[in-house]
Amino acid sequence: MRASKKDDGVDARTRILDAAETLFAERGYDASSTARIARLAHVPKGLVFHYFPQKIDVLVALVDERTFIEELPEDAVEALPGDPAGTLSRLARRFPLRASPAMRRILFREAATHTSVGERLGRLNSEVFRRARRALELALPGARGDQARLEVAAATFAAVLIYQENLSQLTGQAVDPDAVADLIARALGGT
Amino acid sequence: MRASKKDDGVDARTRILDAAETLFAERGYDASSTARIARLAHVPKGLVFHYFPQKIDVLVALVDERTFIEELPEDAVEALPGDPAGTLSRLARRFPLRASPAMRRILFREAATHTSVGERLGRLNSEVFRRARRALELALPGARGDQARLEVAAATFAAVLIYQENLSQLTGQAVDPDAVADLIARALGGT
Amino acid sequence: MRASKKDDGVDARTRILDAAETLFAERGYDASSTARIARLAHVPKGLVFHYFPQKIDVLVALVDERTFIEELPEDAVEALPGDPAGTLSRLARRFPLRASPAMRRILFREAATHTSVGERLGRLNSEVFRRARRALELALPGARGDQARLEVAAATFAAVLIYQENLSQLTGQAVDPDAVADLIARALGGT
Amino acid sequence: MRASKKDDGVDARTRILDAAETLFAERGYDASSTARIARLAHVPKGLVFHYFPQKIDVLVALVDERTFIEELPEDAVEALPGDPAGTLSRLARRFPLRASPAMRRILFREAATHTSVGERLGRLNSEVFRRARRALELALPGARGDQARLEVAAATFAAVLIYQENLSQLTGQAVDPDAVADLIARALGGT
DNA sequence: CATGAATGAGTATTCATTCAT
DNA sequence: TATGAATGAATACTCATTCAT
Repeated sequence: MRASKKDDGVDARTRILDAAETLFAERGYDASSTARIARLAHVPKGLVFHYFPQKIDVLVALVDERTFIEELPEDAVEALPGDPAGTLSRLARRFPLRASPAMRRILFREAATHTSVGERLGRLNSEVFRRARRALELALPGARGDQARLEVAAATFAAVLIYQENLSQLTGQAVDPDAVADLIARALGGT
Repeated sequence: MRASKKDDGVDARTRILDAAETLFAERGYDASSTARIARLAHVPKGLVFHYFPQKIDVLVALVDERTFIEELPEDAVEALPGDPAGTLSRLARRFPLRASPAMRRILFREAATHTSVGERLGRLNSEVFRRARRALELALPGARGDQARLEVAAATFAAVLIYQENLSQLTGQAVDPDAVADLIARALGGT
Repeated sequence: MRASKKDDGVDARTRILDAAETLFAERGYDASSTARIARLAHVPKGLVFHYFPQKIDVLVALVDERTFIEELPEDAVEALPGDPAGTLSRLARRFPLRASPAMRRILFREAATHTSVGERLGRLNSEVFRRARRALELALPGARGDQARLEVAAATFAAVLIYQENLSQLTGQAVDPDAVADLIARALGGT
Repeated sequence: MRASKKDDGVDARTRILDAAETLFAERGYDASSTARIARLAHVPKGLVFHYFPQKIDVLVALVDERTFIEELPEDAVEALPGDPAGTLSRLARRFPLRASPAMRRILFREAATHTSVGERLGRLNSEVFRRARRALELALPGARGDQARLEVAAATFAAVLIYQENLSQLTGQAVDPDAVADLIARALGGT
């Protein structure tokens, strides 16, 4: 059995990552000491370094293991030709970025200063963008509107999708993906 | 003369803020030590604390003094009735948020962890949103499209405007405000 | 073995307390830097904070662990009825306050500025006073002299006992507890 | 006129000493920064060093100028032969040590660590002792009790007199000089 | 595997003191 | 005589990391 220790039957490594996720999201990577992570995880200080030789490895593991895009088949969104708004909405709901709100905060905050995080965020964004574009292409078979416009639409939608939570946390103003999906669909003349 | 000292004829306080802006943007607030700021500013360590009793005061001063919305008259954007795309584009160009790229990075990065920064970002975002909405109202006198849609359009445009630089830095994908302006105008039926 | 390290086979925590006791007594708490304590204790600076998270905790530990009144049975002083002078002298010799001269200096010097030290000193003084009073009561069974006078006598004796060393250090004038015991005995008519 | 400045018509030097007296008594010499003294005195930081080239000079001036023994004639206490208790009580009331409670705290606290303060305290104590002895000699003309006992009595009384305030502040137990005077008189057989 | 004592470089901050004005 | 910017050494405290057990 993995869980040979206390604390919810969750093994030490997982508890360390849980604690780090919480703290990194709350106060940032730099402001979260390994000692505090260990304390929150209910593990001795030394054990953190047993699993993660360097502090940065905790962040890397977090990003590696806790943010990813599900491997859906290309057409999984069931794009409905003629219904770009619905298609985008469905994409938003089946949202391919699996990451807790905490992980998103970490992703955005540390992206600028830690290249590995930045790269991951770039890849996630590209993937969401690619899917949005593909979904729009399928939903608008007649290719009404040129390709450039479609790309702008996909980029805008991807930005809103990925950033929405951050946006509302930081600015206090919520943006509803469905409403944006509708807006974009109108722009592309899909209604 | 104010600037009786070395270094570009700029006084010490300003040099400290300059250095802090650079470093905070590059590596984040926590990772920028006051000693490094002082070194980059060519001032002795102690002087930083003469002007800013606490390190956080440097960040606060930066946000207070180096990010603001110009007090333009409400109609300064010269909204052209019937031309929402052009109106938004002009708004983007006369962009009311005066903040260096560095200050924007600082704003987003520290917003989540330092309330004063978060508040400022929230206020800036509201202001940009308000202006975008107002511009759209003027550009679409017939009020085609309901108010809700107009708000979504304004919020989306504000998000793109404020985040654009961050977005491209973080995701590696540039979003052109003009293209988004055009997209939004189409959605509102303004073309 | 506890003491697996260098320096007299005494463990690091004890060496830190020893060093602090010496320095606090010599130059006062404020004037004794943690760095100097560490140096004198032959431990790295960081270790001081491993055992004592704050500098003040060193002082508190010192007072907690190195000043106390032995738990003697109430009648341990073997008061001799009719011999108050001898009784007080014996009390002075079996003095119940176990504290090095250094600890006493620390106690008096920091009492005014650190409440925890002040409280401890207050408690120690009360205890010595209580014992002196009890000893006098036992030595003067006929209760010659009223209770008020007896209390003054006990308080005076306690003050001399507790302060004696400090008094002679500070004023250069020694006060002999035995002589004071004799004086007090005469005042109470015990001879 | 001395008082050319604000603040109660008291000149800057006096205000600095007042502030220092307050702060040194409250928190000790080391813990009172010159900047804080200046602030409390409502003078600019630089002015402190104008009057007192070094910080220690403030303490020295305080002790020099604010603790002294009045130059009373030797027999000023009007010793009443046959009434040692009354004589000591009168001595206590005409107490020759002129020093505010604050100055006494400073005197005792810094005596151990600053030789000049220590010396002053030693001299003050000697003087009080000398006067107490002289008063007792005059009050007990028959020289009842030997000289040694008389000295112990004088020393005890001097200690109580000088320390009384400190004692009660530190230990929470008040000692009444009059009661001690009575006690000592009884010991010397003066009643 | 697990643990916590040990290490020392680094951090924010304080402070007495100087000095040009 | 008055002033506050300037200086840099010193201070309490933090922290990632190592390692003997």
